[in-house]
Amino acid sequence: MCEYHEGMEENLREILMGGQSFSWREEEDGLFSAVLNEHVYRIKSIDDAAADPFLRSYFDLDYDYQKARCEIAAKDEILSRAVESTGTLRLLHQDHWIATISFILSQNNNIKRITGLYDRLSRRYGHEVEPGYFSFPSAEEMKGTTEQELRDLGVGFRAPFILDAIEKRGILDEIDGLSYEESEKKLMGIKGIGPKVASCILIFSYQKREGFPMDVWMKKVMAEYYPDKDPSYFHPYEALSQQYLFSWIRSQG
DNA sequence: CACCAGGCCGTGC
DNA sequence: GCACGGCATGGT
Repeated sequence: MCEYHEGMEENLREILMGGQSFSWREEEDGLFSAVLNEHVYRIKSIDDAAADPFLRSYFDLDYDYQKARCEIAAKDEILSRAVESTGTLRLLHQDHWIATISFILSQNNNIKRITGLYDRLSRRYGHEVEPGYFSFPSAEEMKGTTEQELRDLGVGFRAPFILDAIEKRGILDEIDGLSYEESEKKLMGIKGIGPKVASCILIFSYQKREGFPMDVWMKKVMAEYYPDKDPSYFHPYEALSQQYLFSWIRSQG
């Protein structure tokens, strides 16, 4: 019923730079690099991840994204267009703490500036894994910072949110096994985490695929193309459908 | 000068 | 429960 599209490769740039992670940089030689797990990883395609246990998990290689892509495209005309407009997308399996701070930074912000703030936090509080490559700081490494110090780095009104996340870091270890609603409620106990930020953390770090981040772009998509629908319409591919629609609408300008 | 960006918080009703 | 303004910063 759903024919596989041979040769439809991953859109690595969209997966890594499209707003679900802020850890990756595109180097001049075309490689993508990131400091994760105390290593500098450099890859040019998803295939490079297959042999490495950490990257296997990070790129969710044991999930059938071709099948999902196919079934999403078959759902309706808009999704078909969204899926056909890009290569195959994936949902990353990121570190809980990194995802939490990343998406706290993301509120009322743009991807370029979020990436810049991520870098500044890494250089200020992280440690140098290779010359010029800094890890994103752990909560422990950030402990002792102040609101003023964070504001001086440019995080603005998000400074107290980051302080609260440092304080409540333990919450992130209590999420696994909970329902989506329970997980969301726990995360929203941290200041600066509302429904949208929580959904991003739950999808991109806890593999809760029923999340459906409603940012300003997706509100436009829903209002224009799905006025009488809600996220459950996309079940069981809520998160991945959202990712395709988000990528598509953003590429439209 | 406006207005916007992968929103959330506090207040008021 | 919902509507509204404020919020740091940098880009267009």
